[in-house]
Amino acid sequence: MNLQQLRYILEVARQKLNISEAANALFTSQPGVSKQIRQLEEELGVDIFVRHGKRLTGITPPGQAVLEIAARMQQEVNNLRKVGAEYSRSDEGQLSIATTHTQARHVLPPVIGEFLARHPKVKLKLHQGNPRQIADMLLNADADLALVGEPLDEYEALVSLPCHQWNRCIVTPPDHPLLREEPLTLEAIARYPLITYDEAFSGRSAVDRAFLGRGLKPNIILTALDSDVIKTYVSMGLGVGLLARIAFDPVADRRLGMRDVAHLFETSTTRLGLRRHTWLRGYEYDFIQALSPHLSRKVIDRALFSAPEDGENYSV
Amino acid sequence: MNLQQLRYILEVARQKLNISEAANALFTSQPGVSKQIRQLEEELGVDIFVRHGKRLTGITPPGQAVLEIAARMQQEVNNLRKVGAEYSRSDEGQLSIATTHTQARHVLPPVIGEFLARHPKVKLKLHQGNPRQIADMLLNADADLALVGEPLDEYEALVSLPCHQWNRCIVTPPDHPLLREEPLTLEAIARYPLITYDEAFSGRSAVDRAFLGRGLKPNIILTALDSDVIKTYVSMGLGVGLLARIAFDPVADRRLGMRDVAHLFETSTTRLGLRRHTWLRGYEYDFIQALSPHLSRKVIDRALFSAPEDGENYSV
DNA sequence: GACGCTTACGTTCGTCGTAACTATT
DNA sequence: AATAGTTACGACGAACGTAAGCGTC
Repeated sequence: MNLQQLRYILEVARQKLNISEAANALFTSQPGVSKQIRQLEEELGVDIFVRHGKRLTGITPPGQAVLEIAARMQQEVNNLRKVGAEYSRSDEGQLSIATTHTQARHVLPPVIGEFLARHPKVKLKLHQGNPRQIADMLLNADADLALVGEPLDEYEALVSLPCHQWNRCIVTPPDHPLLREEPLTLEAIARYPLITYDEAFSGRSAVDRAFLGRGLKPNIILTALDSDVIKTYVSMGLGVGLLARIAFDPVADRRLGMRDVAHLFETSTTRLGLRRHTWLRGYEYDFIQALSPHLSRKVIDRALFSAPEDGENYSV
Repeated sequence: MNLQQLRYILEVARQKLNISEAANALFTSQPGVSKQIRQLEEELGVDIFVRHGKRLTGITPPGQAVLEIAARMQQEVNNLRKVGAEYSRSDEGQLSIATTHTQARHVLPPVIGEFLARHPKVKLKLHQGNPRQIADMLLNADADLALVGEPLDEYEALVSLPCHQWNRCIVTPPDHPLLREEPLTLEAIARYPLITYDEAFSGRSAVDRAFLGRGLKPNIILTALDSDVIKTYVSMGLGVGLLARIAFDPVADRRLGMRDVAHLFETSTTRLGLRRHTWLRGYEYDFIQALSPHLSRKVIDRALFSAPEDGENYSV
């Protein structure tokens, strides 16, 4: 048994059971991968993959267990490398963040500014995507941490911690009647065509719940992943924008009207997402604390090494 | 990096930083171990061991972190092998139990009898020792599970689950005055020379606490690890034995007097000990449940994969 | 017939053990 | 002087890549 073999089976599983693709992704030959996998299966005494003739068509029950363990071991290999890097070149490294547009555009800038000043040798990478893509990036270790709008409970290998709370505002063209409406109610807003975030997005479900709770059916004419896109269409007069309060900038958006509507919607929580059992670099703890001061090293470690809340456990 | 290197550094750490001893234990040459360790250190970019000239004299801070991760990985390697064995030869295997004399002699026999009938191909190994030795056997994977009288909280890598509760009796030579003493009190018992378990033992602290609580200073003339030894000395007339109620067998010990003293001492709890993050064989779950029916697979898994209660975490 | 896994084989690289060397106690 | 770790080197074995073979789709 060796680490290579574990990398191979994980990559094959990730590449939908295609050994050739896996060999490709691993920059090695296909027969090599094939052989190593058979050797591992032989050593363990069980088949990991189901074979129909010469094709892989599935994962056996023991294979499932083996893959889970192998994934944890791969994680630990990463941790070892991180330990090495942390102690030999503690100020250098890379930090890969997966997040949504709103966070990247309106929340992260000051955090990143401060971070880069303190850690000039760390290379930052920002990945954008929808919540689903963000979770995948974390799982595949394409991202070290994520900033999302919802708990990541569905993914057993991930953990999420509350970061900050936020609420919404409406943006309108200048001199829009809603700007003078008193009191401002959901009913009033629902009278106008709305432009807001895509359904895939976190905060969106709170919006739907609020309207539904009053028996209202808002006319959402356009959804987007991106606050800037929403504002653009609002300024074209297509409707009223409903977006994160933080996404409105009084200076840049001085040609739009804005009203806070925090009293109409439940607050939403931005969460920090991490892979469980990850060994974090010193600057990663730093970044997280810059993001949200209550997330101390202790709090983070506790979350990383706690048990999953419920549901399936690691074992089979 | 490979698994061999991780085995090597772990063995060196275990052998008190003596590479030659480690090579011996690993059935390989000393230069080979030396070289592999240097290669690993080179790859990670940090020293794992502190060297004074050519001797290893300590573990560096990154080395500490590396060793912890390596230990977890070695655990996972075991888990992989177990998965293989479970699915390829689910009825065969080995079960190594570390426990104290009392458990081995009086609690385990019926459990083991039932177990062997259900799993005739499993080889059982019983290891005896004091609690300290038992914990070490678990940690070194010399034992798969342990039965001890106290929580294993001090060992971060271990977890313990309550198994059963027990209390004590006194045994005396026939016609001893204590057999007729009413009511039977601690004061009465303390008037006689006592023979009981060694201090290293679990239940022993409850005994000391009980006497101390009444301001009594019992005259403990002899301690032993073994109920049979205690009974032998009692039958020689050397004193009164204080031992686990379950260790008295009315038939075999018919030439001794016995009185239950559960009302005088707090109950003690026998606990099942396991290494965290261990993948258990099907028959291991079976054995544990035969030992204590409430320890279902679910309960066990929850304990195995929960976070340590407090104190240091895995990270550095 | 195209795609995909396995077998076969020669080359290359890594690992192992012995022996010689060097440093510490 | 004895013990312990490193360096050097030749032998063995494992892994890799190419090429050919065989099963599915």
